[in-house]
Amino acid sequence: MSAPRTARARVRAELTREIADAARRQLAESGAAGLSLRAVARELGMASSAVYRYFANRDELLTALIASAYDGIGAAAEAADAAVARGDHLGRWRAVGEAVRDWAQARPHEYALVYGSPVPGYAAPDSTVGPASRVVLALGANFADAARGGRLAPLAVPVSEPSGPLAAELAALLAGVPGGAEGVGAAAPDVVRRCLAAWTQLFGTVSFELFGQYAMVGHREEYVRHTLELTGVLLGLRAE
Amino acid sequence: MSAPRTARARVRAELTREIADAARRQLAESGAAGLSLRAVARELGMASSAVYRYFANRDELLTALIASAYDGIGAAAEAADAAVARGDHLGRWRAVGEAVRDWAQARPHEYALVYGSPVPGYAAPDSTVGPASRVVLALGANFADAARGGRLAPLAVPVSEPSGPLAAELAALLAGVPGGAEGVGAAAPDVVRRCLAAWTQLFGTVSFELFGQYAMVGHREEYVRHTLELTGVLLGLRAE
DNA sequence: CGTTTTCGAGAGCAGTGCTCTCACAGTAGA
DNA sequence: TCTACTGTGAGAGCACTGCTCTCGAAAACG
Repeated sequence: MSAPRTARARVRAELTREIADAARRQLAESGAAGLSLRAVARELGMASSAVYRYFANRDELLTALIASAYDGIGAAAEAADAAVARGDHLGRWRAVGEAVRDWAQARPHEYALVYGSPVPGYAAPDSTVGPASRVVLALGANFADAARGGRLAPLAVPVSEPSGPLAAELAALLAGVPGGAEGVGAAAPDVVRRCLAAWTQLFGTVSFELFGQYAMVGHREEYVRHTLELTGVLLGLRAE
Repeated sequence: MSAPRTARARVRAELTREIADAARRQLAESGAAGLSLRAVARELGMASSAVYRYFANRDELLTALIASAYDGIGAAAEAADAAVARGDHLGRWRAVGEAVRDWAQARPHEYALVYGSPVPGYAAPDSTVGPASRVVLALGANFADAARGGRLAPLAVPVSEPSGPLAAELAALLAGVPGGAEGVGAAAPDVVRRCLAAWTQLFGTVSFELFGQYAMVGHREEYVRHTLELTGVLLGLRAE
């Protein structure tokens, strides 16, 4: 992503972005399955075949949109987390949850693109795993901070700890989160499983709301807020 | 669904089923977006236009597949629940969870059709809400049974109860579960919110596993089992 | 300057959902 | 039983899709 040196390279980068933008607009209207390279070309007033100079095929265009969606949702989560006092772990969780939820509500098709059914015959390339983990890493930092400060409440009911290779594997994941595993010690597998559970609950809730599974609940927004709070508390997060 | 009286009606019902079966087969191979009416027609050796005598359009065919998927997953959940001792509430939860997970793993595309992104421009008709609620109703029966028997452990941490109209609405939902709200009393909103949280966590977990979000976890099946157990215990379910 | 690379446009292929028309076969009423 | 009706299958056709190929022009490079 260095600065384009020739005029040609500059206009190429610009056009690439314009195509992606038009595709995103069209995605918002018709969804992933309705995304048409020809329609994108029409909107930009160019021949459909010319688009193939910039994206080799539809999947490559989808990949660009997927990466940008992961980045957008990850940035929203990180910003929300950063805006809350470091020690208010429940507040940080709530903030990240609301941010993810609001982002999804504002861009349902982009959200569905990354957290809905995988596009058939399409495998996300490795370049998307980095952006894809930003949200869970933000959640993980919160849990790790709480554990480090001794402020992660013990699970109030007897639950078997993860054991054996699974425990080792979970503990190893902590090395990837900002702040790392220092100061967490033997609690690492427990901290990571709580984080993954929270992460799963968050996206399960957001998806269910967005995809219409909560049709039986009338006060949906209030319900979502309430259930996220419940999850955070049950998993040991506390306010300052 | 009465018995067809004329020969024509009989062969019509049969062909309708055959078309749906062929579509399901094709769905398993190419996913929802790759489901082609023409390919279905080819497989059955008939003209593509003839299929339209049985399903007005692609969406109607999809609706049939969606309904049958909901029914299949609901039946699997109910059967799993019924096979466990009524008083073993944690065991019932575990059984339903595993059943849903196994069903999804065996038929990923059918699962994605109902719990993945909604097909764009397609709205599920009312005829699918019945089958769609079978799983959550099975879970609800378990929670309600536990509450009735005084065996739903109180949440071990202070969590604000749902209040106001949301609480009333949650309580009202209990009327729909097998066994009803009798004997649950004032705990109804709490029981329902726990059930919905469990339901969300279950499908969040199954979807994340199926859609590849757990790529960082190597011992995935063990992890899924562990996290479902954790959820059940945290939400107050106990073994006999 | 000439050569090479890059790019846009157009035609074309194979496939899609869906509609329309037309001929035929099964059904029901006189 | 004959007739009118209705359900059904086949075929042609429309507008659309992703994608490939070729060709001429323009920009970049030596």
